[in-house]
Amino acid sequence: MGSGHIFFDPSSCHGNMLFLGNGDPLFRGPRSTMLKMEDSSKRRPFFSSPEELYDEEYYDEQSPEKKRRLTPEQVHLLEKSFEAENKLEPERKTQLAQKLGLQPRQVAVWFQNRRARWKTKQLERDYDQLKSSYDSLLSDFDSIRKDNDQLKSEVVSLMEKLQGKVVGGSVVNEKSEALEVDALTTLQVKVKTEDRLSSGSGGSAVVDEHSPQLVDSGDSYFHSTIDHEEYPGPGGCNIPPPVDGLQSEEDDGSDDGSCHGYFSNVFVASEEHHHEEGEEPLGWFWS
DNA sequence: TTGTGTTTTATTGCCTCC
DNA sequence: GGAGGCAATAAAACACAA
Repeated sequence: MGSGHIFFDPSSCHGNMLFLGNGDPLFRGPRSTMLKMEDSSKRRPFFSSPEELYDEEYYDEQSPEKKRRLTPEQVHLLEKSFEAENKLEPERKTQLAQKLGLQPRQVAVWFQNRRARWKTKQLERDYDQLKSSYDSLLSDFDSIRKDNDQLKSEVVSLMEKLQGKVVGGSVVNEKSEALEVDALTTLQVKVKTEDRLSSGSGGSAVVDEHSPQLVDSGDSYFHSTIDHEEYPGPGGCNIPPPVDGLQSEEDDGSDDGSCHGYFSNVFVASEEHHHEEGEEPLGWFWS
């Protein structure tokens, strides 16, 4: 361990000038042209196979300063360390460097690059989660919209029946008329309530049932980079902070304090989606 | 074998924090 | 002002298809 094939001159810009262990300059260019000016017979790639990596004789003949790719063992240990804590305190950096036979700077760079890779992956995961959540909500929205259509026609037909009775001059006493109006009002309230997808403090059944992935799992990039204190969910719900480009509504206080308000952005998107198709947005029913 | 895309290692410059 | 973090980037190593 601790030996490789090439090392770099830290003073050179971007490390473009490379040196072999004996100090001979090396041209750095396209992979196939990475040749020492003379004597390429002893030159080896950073590594060719895992077997070669553990070939002590192979490493022994190398100068300890040479730069090379990290061995699987080194990477494994670094990965384990990263899993435990993705930030590196100076003490741990030194310890790891000693353990791995690397420069502390190399360990720091590895952690930095590893954090960047993790972040990229996390953004991909977050995107996938948000997308599937959106798709699921959209499909629920469509089915609820169909239910609403059906209920709407029910109301219309009941209205017509009621009007027919009144206009037809049938014998309707005050009490029975009031009862029918009450029934209609109840039906309207019921439809209205379902239309809004939620009631009270329980939040949306749709959201609860189909969007568990939006519940803070603690490993989202967004969660980790944005302070939860700054993005509490409405009504004290434990939900992730708004995602740029999706959360377009301000909490204007009109929300009833339940969780569903947080997802209104999704419905806004749904509405826009239906608008594009020439359909009516959510909330068209009672307007 | 070669061209091309991806991954890994490293640098630079800027920013923030103490 | 120095240390450390991050984004952007370079370039070699690597993988793989044609």
